[in-house]
Amino acid sequence: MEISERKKGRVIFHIDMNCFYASVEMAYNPKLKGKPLAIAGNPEERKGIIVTSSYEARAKGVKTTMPIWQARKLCPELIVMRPNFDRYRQASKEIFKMLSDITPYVQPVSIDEGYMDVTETEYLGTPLEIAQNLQQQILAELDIPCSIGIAPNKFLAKMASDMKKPLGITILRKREISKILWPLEVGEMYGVGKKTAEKLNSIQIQTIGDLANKDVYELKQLLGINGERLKSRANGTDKRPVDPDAVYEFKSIGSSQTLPSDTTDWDELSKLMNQLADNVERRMKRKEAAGRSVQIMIRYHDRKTVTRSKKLQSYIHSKSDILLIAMELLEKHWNNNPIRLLGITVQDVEEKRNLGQQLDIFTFEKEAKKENLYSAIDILSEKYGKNTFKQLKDTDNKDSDQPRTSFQKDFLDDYKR
DNA sequence: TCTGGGGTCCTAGGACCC
DNA sequence: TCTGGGGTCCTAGGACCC
Repeated sequence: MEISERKKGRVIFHIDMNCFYASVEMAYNPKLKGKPLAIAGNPEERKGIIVTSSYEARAKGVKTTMPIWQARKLCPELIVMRPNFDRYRQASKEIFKMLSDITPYVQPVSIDEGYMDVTETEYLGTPLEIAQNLQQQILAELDIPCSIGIAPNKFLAKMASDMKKPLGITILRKREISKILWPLEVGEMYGVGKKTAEKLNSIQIQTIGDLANKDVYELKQLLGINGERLKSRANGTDKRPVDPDAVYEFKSIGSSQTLPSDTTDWDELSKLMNQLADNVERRMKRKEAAGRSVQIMIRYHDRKTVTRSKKLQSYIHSKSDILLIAMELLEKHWNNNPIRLLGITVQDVEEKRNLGQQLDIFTFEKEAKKENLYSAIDILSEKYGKNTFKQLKDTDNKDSDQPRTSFQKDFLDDYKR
């Protein structure tokens, strides 16, 4: 190999849809164009916070996560719409299809954002030409504007796509970072949130440049391993590959919901838990996945949030299994104060095809249906750990089939049917 | 009148084992 | 007598992102 043939750098795109939900709605109904539009949760229930807004709304100070009433105060003529997730998913699918037509090296990051590695696609033109064509195609076919960052790695591409909106294309070369990247506030940096920014400010780091040139040991002391990583990013180094498979490697599936109002009503709480478990089961089914850890989340009136989880001995995927563990956790850990939000998440998730015979989940259901209650409980104990349903077995009258809690009763009744 | 819901990754302490 | 050192697993919480 000749010396002049040094290894070529990568060319990475970061594509970011501009106010995605609002743009999709404007594409559906062009009369909304040019107007202050916000997509928000249900204003009747207190989930009414702004999810996305158009630039016209942002100009008036409307921001993501702001409650609707506050947004209306800033912008009385604001048009507020509920989200139509099916539309957004459909548009997203079509956008990623266009990306995949350019290269297989596409990594979706969220519904409206993704990376591409176009190092090997010179035959389609220069990176700038490819980006311009892609941006025009998405605009022409779907009427949705996007910004594209072009850089030698993911981090720089991500920072670049943020620099010109809407419909921007920004090239960020490594030799330009001291001029373009370093003057920015350190809080602008991807991976630096409010807390980290405060910590960095406390050691006289104001800009990304300050971070790039700070002693690495001091940063490690302040932020652990993250300090080292942030410093190298600030210097324009990021070796993460664009990974098209990452999207399939999910690790948890969860569902949570804020109640219409804080409550201690057990019926209401178990009804919600039932819905959440249903939701989680449905999404796990869609992904043909099973998991071996269940976590619940309880948010109280004062927004204090606790999580409690339990690791299981085998993988589960059915609603009844998820709900059983989740309800046990809730009964055990709820402090009886009014609850604002509940959540259920299944963790340690694997695709079923990777699991083989570890998924022996039907035995309990069979026994329970035959009303062999104690035999069913033995199977449960075996499966979930010795203490599950211990209370049930420990009731004074061992001959009684009466479960100790209302939930256990419902659960078993379900199976006797 | 406040502040959703979906995730990922990291840290830290305790239990347990050798 | 007065207390090791490392590794792994589990649990809970926190920071961050969209």
